[in-house]
Amino acid sequence: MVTLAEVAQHAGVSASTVSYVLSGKRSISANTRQRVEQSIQELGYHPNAGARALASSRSNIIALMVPLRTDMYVPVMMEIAIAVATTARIHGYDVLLLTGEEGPDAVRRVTGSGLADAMILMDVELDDERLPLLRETDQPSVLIGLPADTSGLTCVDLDFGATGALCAEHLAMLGHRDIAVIGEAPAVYERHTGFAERTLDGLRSRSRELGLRVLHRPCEGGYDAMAVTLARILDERPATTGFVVQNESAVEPLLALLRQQGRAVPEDVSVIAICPDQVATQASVRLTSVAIPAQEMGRHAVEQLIAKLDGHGEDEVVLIAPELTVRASTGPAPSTS
Amino acid sequence: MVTLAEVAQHAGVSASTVSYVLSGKRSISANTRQRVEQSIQELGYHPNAGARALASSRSNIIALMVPLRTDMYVPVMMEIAIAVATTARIHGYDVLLLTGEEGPDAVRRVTGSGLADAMILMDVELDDERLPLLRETDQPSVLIGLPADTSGLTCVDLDFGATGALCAEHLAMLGHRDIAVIGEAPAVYERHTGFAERTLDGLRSRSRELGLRVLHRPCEGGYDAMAVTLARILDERPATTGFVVQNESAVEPLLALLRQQGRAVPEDVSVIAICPDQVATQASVRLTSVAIPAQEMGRHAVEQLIAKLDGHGEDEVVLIAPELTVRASTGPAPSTS
DNA sequence: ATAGGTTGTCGAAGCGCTTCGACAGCGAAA
DNA sequence: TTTCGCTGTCGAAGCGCTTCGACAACCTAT
Repeated sequence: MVTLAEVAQHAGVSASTVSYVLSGKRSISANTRQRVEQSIQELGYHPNAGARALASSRSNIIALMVPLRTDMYVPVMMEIAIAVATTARIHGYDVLLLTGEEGPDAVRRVTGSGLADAMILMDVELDDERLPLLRETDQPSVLIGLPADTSGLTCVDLDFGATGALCAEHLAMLGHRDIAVIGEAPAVYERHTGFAERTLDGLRSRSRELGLRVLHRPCEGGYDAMAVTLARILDERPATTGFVVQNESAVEPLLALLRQQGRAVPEDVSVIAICPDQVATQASVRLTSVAIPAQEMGRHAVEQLIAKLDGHGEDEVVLIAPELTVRASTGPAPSTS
Repeated sequence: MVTLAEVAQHAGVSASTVSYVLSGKRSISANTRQRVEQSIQELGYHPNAGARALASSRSNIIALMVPLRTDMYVPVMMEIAIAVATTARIHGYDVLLLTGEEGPDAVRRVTGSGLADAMILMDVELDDERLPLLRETDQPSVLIGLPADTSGLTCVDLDFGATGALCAEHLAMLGHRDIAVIGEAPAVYERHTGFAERTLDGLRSRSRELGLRVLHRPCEGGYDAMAVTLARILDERPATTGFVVQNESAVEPLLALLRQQGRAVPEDVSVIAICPDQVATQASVRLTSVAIPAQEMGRHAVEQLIAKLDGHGEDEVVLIAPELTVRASTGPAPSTS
């Protein structure tokens, strides 16, 4: 393995000079710089990460804690993770992948050992066990998701409240009066991740203003669960003409069931999905949807973190504004006459 | 930050003794060990990762290179990644997440800098650019996937050849004579990842032995693409009664289309999917499927790697035997009489 | 010509750990 | 009793890098 010292010798300068060429923290004559860079090339030198971390107490690594369970939005998680990794590399950081499994211990371990300079947490619960630790430590962190108390924390998330409101507005505008929300699996609510509730709150309060009647039903993914849920909804509110679906794996079953029952989309009923664009465009009906901006969330989180690591950067809650894209699954409410 | 030296002082022993307690590389009296462990507890000591890496030239990190693109099997990739992270932690390793984006440079960077002790590559192409580098370096690595030339490499993958054969056998046994394979998107074939071809080869050669007629059509995911593909298939081979689907995002569209055309599953046509169990059980028909054992692949890869890091462990190709689970989407071929 | 400020380079210290060789203390074998 | 071999502990060296202070060499303003 090639070391700094060898590069220095090869270039006929001191080790510290090579270090300064690499870091740019002191000015170096063009001549020297060039000689050093050439030696680096020729010898194929790569700085040793451990030595660097030890000497500078900076690892240039960002830890990313992803949820262990895969009962929900896996593609979104993956997309966020990849966006985080890509953005981090642009800024010269690598990404350490932690699973939620270890819980708070992972936070202790990483901050304690200097393995990473900062961390990003996904799948944050309203009253997450890891938050007190993050508030104590002086290691920067960013949450993807919104806990109950955000004081002293930096968070990035889609504005789910506005998302719910947006869905209500769109359906109201089209003349729908009775709408149903197909929510996440009950387990998601029990886990208190918050985003499902926020969507619902936003949707309900806007619906109240607009005079919509709302029925909310959680729903496991899959065909069978969706069949039961749909039957219940139509039983209780036969006049329902608008659906908002927040559970990705309930979308296709819902469309199939509606088709089967002879309810045309969008002529008889309208459907809005809250899901990644890819899902919306690949469904059997091109879905009007509010996108979950996974890439943007990942990129944002990293950029906030880098800002903090560089000294500027405040604690702040960034809520990304939702965007509703109209496709082929929503239309005017059927006339009741 | 608490250091080894502070722990040593607190426990009234030398630094090296603390180190030996931690590593267990020399015998320590029960008494001393206990005092040291208590000091570690009380002070909340965590060894500094950088210092450790520098002194021991072991980072205790495994690099995992995931594909950047998300046009294919994202949930599988995620599941593998999580299995890798979980298994690695069990063995005391952390996982560094690299995207395929950097390509061979990432391999150079990681091996050169000692950032990681070993690496796992996913989404390996038949003639992957990264392979020569892996063969040169003495850093252990494991591939998930199978390149054309596996000499000097360790690989883990599902036995896709056997998977194809298994599908053919199951359909033949049920009396089907004309079968169609709905393959991955054309881009997947162009990329030469191999697994799709291997499936097809296995299926074709077994079909020949069993007297099945096979039609193969690649297919982008989604409803529209599937509609076109299905129409072409039924046009060319109206007698087709068996389908093997290897593209996850074509599964649900296919079922919807068949339903729409009045072809009952499994009475009129049988469908086998090659996909994770979760997809198979959540589809609108519970699908007979060959599972993609993502977790097992991830776990296996890590264990191979650890064995290599520990000195035992050979270069070896591990092909996981496929398992076909019969569910509700396959049945006897309709009688032709 | 001299004082003061820049610019470019170097040497040395030190980051926190692992590991090697040394060695004190002790019981077992001679 | 002496010798040998353990066992348990310590001190010191060193891993490869960053960074601080020092200091020539030069330029500019006096």
